[in-house]
Amino acid sequence: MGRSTRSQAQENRARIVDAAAGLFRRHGVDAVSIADVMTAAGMTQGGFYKHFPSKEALAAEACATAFARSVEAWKEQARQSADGGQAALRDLLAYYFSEKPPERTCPMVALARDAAAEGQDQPLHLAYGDGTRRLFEAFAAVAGEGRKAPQRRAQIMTLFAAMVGANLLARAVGDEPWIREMKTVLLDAVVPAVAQRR
Amino acid sequence: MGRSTRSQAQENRARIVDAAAGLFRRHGVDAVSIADVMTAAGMTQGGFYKHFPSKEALAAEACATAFARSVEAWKEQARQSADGGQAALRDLLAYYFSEKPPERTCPMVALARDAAAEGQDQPLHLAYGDGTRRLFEAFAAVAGEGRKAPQRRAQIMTLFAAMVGANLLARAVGDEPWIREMKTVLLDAVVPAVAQRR
DNA sequence: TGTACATCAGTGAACGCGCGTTCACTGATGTAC
DNA sequence: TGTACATCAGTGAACGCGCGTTCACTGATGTAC
Repeated sequence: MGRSTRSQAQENRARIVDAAAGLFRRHGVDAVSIADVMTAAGMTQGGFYKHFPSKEALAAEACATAFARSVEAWKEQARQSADGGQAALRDLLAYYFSEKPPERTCPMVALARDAAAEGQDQPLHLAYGDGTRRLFEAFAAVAGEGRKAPQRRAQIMTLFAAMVGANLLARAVGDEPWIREMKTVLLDAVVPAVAQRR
Repeated sequence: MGRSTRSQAQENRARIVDAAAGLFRRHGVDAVSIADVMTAAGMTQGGFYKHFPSKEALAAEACATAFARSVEAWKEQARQSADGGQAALRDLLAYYFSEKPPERTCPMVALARDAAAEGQDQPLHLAYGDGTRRLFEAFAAVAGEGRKAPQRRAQIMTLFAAMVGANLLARAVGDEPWIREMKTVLLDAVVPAVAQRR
């Protein structure tokens, strides 16, 4: 196997990022090796450094990709819930809590430690911060933030934080009754309460 | 240096667990080596296996200790807010969000990935689940759950989840304005709203 | 268009390092008499 | 109580492994003429 076409190389590079975005979301950055990523991308580990200067650089890019996909998925989800009101928010929350393949775990939860471990100005940290803000904005858009009720934004923020927290606990604690109850509570009690005030 | 007294050995063992509980909370289990722990405990790494069969076993015990300390700190905090009502809950939340030395970071956030990485029946996973439930119960007790208002429990659960989620985001994103706003919202808007319905 | 050569994407092995764990050893502690 | 011996907590070096990274090499691709 010799040199690849430029466009093929570009495609291979994209496949590396894709594989990394999935694996990092599933297991965290530390638990995935370069060899794992390259194998998943259908290549051998030696070629990695033709595309990226370091694992750190890949992590930052893969993080950005993972968030971009989540944002897209959320927007697509919102598009399918036609009305854009209470039902759309509830659907989005249900989608967020739904069992998904581990490669599509919420990146806010999956990559939090890796982002926290790095310095404030490191690429991965920045990509995480950026992605998180974008997810929040997508969430607020579905919740219909624009209407400038004064406590509206507060309720949206609370629900967003609760959603993330419940997901973190669900992943770490497992399938305990009180965790299931927590998700149900967020779905059945809080969403209507927030939506009522529109 | 020869053999130690039995009581001294017991004390050394406790010092290992203490050091580990702090370091694991600060950096996560994976990022801390046995040598790090033993040095922090004032010994050399070789002696570790006289006390624990593996790093995993230490992680489980240190996790339990970290949670036990958090529970104690919460209860102490609640004791100091005399009235036990709205103010106590607000104080607890403020304490939770307060800047603390990294060794006292919330274990729910700090150890979530390590707990999630292990199988459902592994000791660390169980210790995490147990500790989390205890923290929730302490929280609910301060919030005055007992009064059996039907939506009361739902609101407590939401606030608990939001508190954890906001802390996770704060640690991973850093000091962005909208994250600060999120904490403020939880403190200034939600706590009174929950407490009003008592 | 065809040809000769430089480039460089990908390979597979190797390097260096840090980690979890093991081990031979030390000498004070615990114990049997 | 004193003595002889076994125990074992702690030491410090070593082992084995996996990881991030480097490197010599290959041969198809890109390019200059």
